[in-house]
Formats: sequence, C-alpha cells, structure tokens
Amino acid sequence: MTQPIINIAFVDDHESVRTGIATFICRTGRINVQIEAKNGKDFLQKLSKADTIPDICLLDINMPVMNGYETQMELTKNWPQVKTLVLTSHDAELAICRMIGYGAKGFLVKSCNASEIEKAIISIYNKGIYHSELARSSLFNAILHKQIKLPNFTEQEMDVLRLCSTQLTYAEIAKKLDVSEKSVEGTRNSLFRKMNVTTRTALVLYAVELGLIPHHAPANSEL
Amino acid sequence: MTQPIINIAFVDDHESVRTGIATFICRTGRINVQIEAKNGKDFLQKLSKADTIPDICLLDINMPVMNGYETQMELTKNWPQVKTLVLTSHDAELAICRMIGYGAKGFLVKSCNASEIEKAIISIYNKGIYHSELARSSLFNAILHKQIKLPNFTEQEMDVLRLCSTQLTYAEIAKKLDVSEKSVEGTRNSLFRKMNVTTRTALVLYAVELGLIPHHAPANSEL
DNA sequence: TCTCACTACGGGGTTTTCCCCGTAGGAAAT
DNA sequence: ATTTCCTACGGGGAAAACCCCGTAGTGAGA
Repeated sequence: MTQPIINIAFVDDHESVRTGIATFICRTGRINVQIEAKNGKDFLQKLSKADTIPDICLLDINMPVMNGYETQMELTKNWPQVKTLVLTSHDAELAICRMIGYGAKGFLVKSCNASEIEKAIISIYNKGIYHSELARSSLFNAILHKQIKLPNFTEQEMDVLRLCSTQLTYAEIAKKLDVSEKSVEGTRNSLFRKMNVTTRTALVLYAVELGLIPHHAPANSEL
Repeated sequence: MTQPIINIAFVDDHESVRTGIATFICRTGRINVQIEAKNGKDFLQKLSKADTIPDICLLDINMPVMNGYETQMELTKNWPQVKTLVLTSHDAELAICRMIGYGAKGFLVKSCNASEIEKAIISIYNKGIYHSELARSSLFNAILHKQIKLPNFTEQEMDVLRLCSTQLTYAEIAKKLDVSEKSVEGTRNSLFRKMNVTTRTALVLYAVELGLIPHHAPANSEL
C-alpha cells in the first residue's frame, strides 16, 4: 500500500540543526518539511498564512522571541490538529513535563538517534502519541492525567525573575520596577512557592533549566 | 584541479544533530566525517586509535563527561595539527573566547546557515583560521593576542562552585567539603575575583553560561 | 632562596536575604 | 456575593551572605 506523505513543521532557532536533521529525515520521501521557523512567533505567522496545516510540529523549547511553552499554548488553542513532538537539547524532566501539560504529544532529546525522530514522527502520525522510555516518570503521568496543575507566571513575576538573575539587590530591583522593596519580596515569595525553592540562587537556576530566562553572563563581566 | 577530501571529526553530544549536519555537509563528497564522538573523552580515545589524523574537528563546548575546554587543551597539547572549529549552540562570547584562548581556530553558532559550516571548514583547511563577524570583539582579540590570561579553576574551586549552585548555605557546603565556613568563603572569594562578580547568584549564572556546571533544577523541586 | 598561588582558618563587621506578622484594593471567576 | 489571585505595602527580626582585616603552611617554579 502507498503511504501518505507526512507534512511537518520544524521550529528551532538553530538553522544548521534544522537543515541538518531535515536533510536526514526527508531523504526517504516519507516526510516533507512544509514549514521551517526559527522561533514560535515566526512559526505562528507562517502557519496562519499556510494553505494546508502540517500534521506534526517538531518544536524546540528554548528559543528567542517566543519559546516553546507559549507556542504550544497557542497551538493547543488555535491549531489543535497539529500534533507536537518536543525536540529539546537537554533532558530536563520539568521542561518536558511542562510541554506535555500544555498539550504536546511526544518528546525526544536531541541526543537520540536521528532515525528515532522519524520513528517518533510516524508514531505520532499513526497513533497520535509517542512515548519514549522517559515517559514512565511519575511526574510525567501526574501531569498527563491532570493531577498536577502547572504554575503559570504573571508578567510581574517574570519581571522580578529576570532581574533576580542579575547582581542587583532587591532594593535596586524595586527601584527599576518602581515599586517598594516589600513588593519585590512579595513577588519573589510567590515565585519561591510556585517553583518550590527557598533561595534566590535556586530560583534562578530553576528558571534557566525551564528556559524561562536566557543564561547570559552578567553584563559587567570580562571573564 | 581535483580537490582533496577534507577529513573531519565531529564531537557533539546530540547524536541526531551530528547525524543531521553530517548528512548535509557530506552530500557533495568534499568533506568526509572520519570520527564521530559524543564527548571529549570518547573523541580522544577514538583519535588515539585512529590510523590517520583528521584535518579538522567540529567541537561543541557543553558536553557531559568531558567538555570542550578540556578537550581543546588536550588537543592543543597532543594533536596540534588538528584544527578546531567550535560549533556551539548559544552565542556566549565568554565561552567562545575561552576556546579561542585554548587554541581553537574558528567558531560558529548553530544558528548559522548549514552551508556556512562547509565554508568555515574549507576556510580553516585552506587558511588555517575562520573568522566570523563576531570575531571583531575587543575581548576576542585581546585573548587571541594573549593580552588577557584566562583564569583556570582549581579542583577546590570547582567543588565550591558546584555546591554554590544548590540551596545549601555556606555552612552546609563547608560541612560537605569538611572544611570551615571561612575556607568556603575564601574559595568563593577567589571565584568572585576570577569571574568578576560579587554575588552568588551571578557566580552561578556565569558558571552555567560557561558550561562549567550543568543547569539542572534543584533536586527537591516538583515543579 | 624567594615569590606566588592555593588552601585553611579566625575576628568582627555591614548589608542583604529571607521569613514571619499584618492590611488593603482591584479584577476575575463561581 | 464571596472567594481567589494578584499586586502593593509595612514592621520587625533571624539568618545568610558579603567584606574587610589578619596569620600560616604547602608545594611549584624562577
């Protein structure tokens, strides 16, 4: 029997990686890369202009401008027929579970064999879901079955979070945001609660892991 | 005139990325991937067993087991004829400059066009060096011309650094390392000086940026 | 031999972070 | 209507982080 061509979108900020993996998975003709995009915003724009909707979306989490979380939320809301395979560079359980919670259908880390990507795409196309061996974690299942609700972060919390990942003191952060130091502490406390940490250091590391803040060196540093 | 085949090594922990990019750059036959490795240790082992030495090495920085820095130091010491093209996922000036300081001949971020990788390999093969537009930074040139010496980190400093990226207090870190809290503070102070920061938060972010510590969420967290 | 870097500590101090306790207004959802 | 969440404050206090000031031994290298 003839197999239909699977149309995919590939959303990743690393063009060379995209081109490379696309070259590999397209070589048999079974899979066609219909849309390539370098971040979520780029993708959603191209998607809204497209004549046909791709079957599957390979989606990275950590991207500039618009990350994988926001992209997946939009996708789930407006294009639920597009099934997402999260393809991420590091095996961060939390980040992956978050994506599953937002509606992704499968995930792979980039350290997988390239053929596995094809297998996963075909599996999602046929069965609607792809479970790698990592999917056995209890956290994963709790989220999949909606037993845990994922915390969302407000604008204020994101602002404080970003400024927490600098050398600024809370007093200085307060000045930047034009609120009192007590308010900054209050917002920080809700971040602590949501992320289940107790120190600023852990908060910031956590945010980096989740891909919520970029991890660049403090501006003043020379080496 | 017939062009010689360029033999390369490709060292990156993401197998799918390696396969993908390799598929792309090998398609014309000009470049041959002679060695593939998933980290520095894996690479050096394969290199020492190889009959012929590759001309060029595509080297990632952030890898498990043995990172790009250590790998490049070994390479410069024992296989100086292998010219390194650093191929890294994020444009971290500090990390790149560090690699140049250790003897790498060029660098690219993975967000480049895949064809650029070919161009860079050929440029390094012919001219010994590849300068992307990022190479104009003053830091880059200062390091290239040995005007700045790169800090190295001692075992003790690395231990403290790793423990600093947890929720542990200095007193608890001291207990773990079986030294006094004052000693921990002393080691932390030398880390502060070397990295030119003043807070633990900045120190840890910096270390993540340099790829010196893995960025995983604190163990206790649930989400 | 003399310096230099690393490690290990201590005294004594300031600043920052973190943690309680509150109050209060506004917006959204039930 | 009432709850729930976000935001914005404040008082007061304990703990941690940060910053000087020292001393001292060790081992590597000039």
